[in-house]
Amino acid sequence: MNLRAVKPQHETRTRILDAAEELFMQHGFEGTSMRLLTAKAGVNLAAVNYHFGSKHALVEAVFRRRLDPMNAARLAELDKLEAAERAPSPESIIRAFIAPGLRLMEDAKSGGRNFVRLLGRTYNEPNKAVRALIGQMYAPTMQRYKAALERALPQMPREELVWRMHFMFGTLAYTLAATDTVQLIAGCKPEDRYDARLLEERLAAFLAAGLNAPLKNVIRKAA
Amino acid sequence: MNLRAVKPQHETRTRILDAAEELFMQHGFEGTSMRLLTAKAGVNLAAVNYHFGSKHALVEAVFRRRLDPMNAARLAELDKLEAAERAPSPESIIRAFIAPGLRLMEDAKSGGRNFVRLLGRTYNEPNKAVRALIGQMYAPTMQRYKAALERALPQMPREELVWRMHFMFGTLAYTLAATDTVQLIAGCKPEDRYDARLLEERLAAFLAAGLNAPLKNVIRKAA
DNA sequence: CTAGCATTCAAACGTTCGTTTGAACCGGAT
DNA sequence: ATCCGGTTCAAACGAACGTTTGAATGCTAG
Repeated sequence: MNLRAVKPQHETRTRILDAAEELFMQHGFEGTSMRLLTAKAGVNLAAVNYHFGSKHALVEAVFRRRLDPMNAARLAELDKLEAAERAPSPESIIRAFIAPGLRLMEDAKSGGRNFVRLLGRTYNEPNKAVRALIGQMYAPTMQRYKAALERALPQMPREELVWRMHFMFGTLAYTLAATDTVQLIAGCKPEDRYDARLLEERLAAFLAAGLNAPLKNVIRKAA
Repeated sequence: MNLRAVKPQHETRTRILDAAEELFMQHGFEGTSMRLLTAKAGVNLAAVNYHFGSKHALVEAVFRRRLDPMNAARLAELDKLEAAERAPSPESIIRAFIAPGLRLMEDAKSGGRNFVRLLGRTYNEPNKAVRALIGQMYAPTMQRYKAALERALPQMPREELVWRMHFMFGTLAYTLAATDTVQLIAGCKPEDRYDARLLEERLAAFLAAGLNAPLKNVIRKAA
C-alpha cells in the first residue's frame, strides 16, 4: 500500500520547505511570494495551499521542522551537563545553549545554515503572529536555562540575570543572522565566518565574561 | 514670501515621517501599506509620492532624519572623550557609542523610542536595499570606533576585536529593538524597561566585560 | 483682482498578491 | 477493466499593492 511512501513520500513538502527556508532568509516572509517560492521549489503554485493550507501555516512548518529538534537538543545537553557535574559553570551552560545552533550552522548542505540565519532574523520579526509562534516554541527551553543559570549564579539579582540573558540572546541572534551588515566592521577572514568551533570559542568567551561581569553600579541602582 | 514656511512648513512631511516611523516599527516595511500609512498620518494617499517620490525614498528619509544626528552625536562624544583623556578605557568608548541611542530611547513623546526599536529591527532587515542604506550610513562611525578600540586594546588580535564588536552590535540592536520577545524570559519591572540610565549601566557592564574577556583558546585557534 | 505656484484630493492605473477551482493524472485495490 | 484517493496542474478569483493622473484648492506675488 505504501511502496511509494518509502521514497518520494512528501517529497513535494520537503522541496517546498527547503525553498521556503532559503527564500524567507533572503527576502523575508512578506517579501517572498508564493509564485517565486513554488518556482524555486519546482512545484505547482497550488502545492503550498494543498500541502500546508496557507502561507502562514508554511511559515510555522518551516520553523517547527528545525526548531523542535534544536530545542530538544538544547534540553538534552543541559540534562547531560547537570548529570555530569553537580554545579555546572555558567560558561558550560552557555555552551550547551549555543552549541546546537552552531552545529546547525555548519551544516550547509541540508540547508541548516539557511535556517540559522533565518532564525536570527526572526527574533526581531515585525509580524506579531510569527513572533508569538517563535516565543511559544522557545518558552520551555528558556525556562530551564534560566533556572540553571540562577543556580549557577546564586549571588546575582534575578532581574539583572534576566537582562544579561536578554543581552546574550541578542548577541547570538545577531551572530547567527550574520547578514552582510557584518561588513560594516569587516576584516575577518571569510573562511572563518562559518567555522562553528572557532565561533563557539569566541561566543562562549564573550558571553561568559559578560554574564559574570562585576555588578558595580548596577546593584545599587536596581535596588 | 515664506510666512507659511515658518509654521506649517513641511508639516505634511513630518506627519508622514512620524506615522512611518511607528508603522514600520510595528509591521515592517513591506507590511506597511501606503494606504494604512497615509490614513494614520491624516494625509492624502498621493502625499507620500508627492513629497518623497516613492515608498523606498520614504524609508530612506525616515532613517536619515534620526540616524545622521545620532551618528554625529556618537562621533562628537568620541571626540570629547579623546580630547579629555589620552587613552580612553574600552568601557568609556562603549558608553560613548551606546549613549546617543539610549538617549533617543528615553524620548517617547517625539517618537524617538519608535525609531530606536525600528532601528534595532532593521539591522537584520531582509531587504537588501535597506540594509545597504543603513550600512553606508553607519560606515564612517564604525571605522572611527574600531580605530579607537584598537588603540584602547592594543594587545587584542584585530580579528578577535572585529568579532567582539560584532557581538556588541548584536546585543545593542536586540536590546533596542526590545520586542515583546523579551517576555520570553520576562521578570523585569516594566517601569525599568525604558530607564535609559539603568540600562546604560547594565549594557556597559556586560559589554565591557565581554570585550575584555580573556583570550584563552581563541588566540591559539585563530592563529 | 488675478495669475502663478505648490499642495491636496478623488479616482483610476496596471501589477502582483494569496487563494480557490475543477479538470487531469496516476498507482494500487477491487 | 474499473474505480478511487491522493496529487498535480493551468487558469482564474477578488483583493490589495505602489504609483500616476488631472482637476480642485489655497496662498502669495504682481
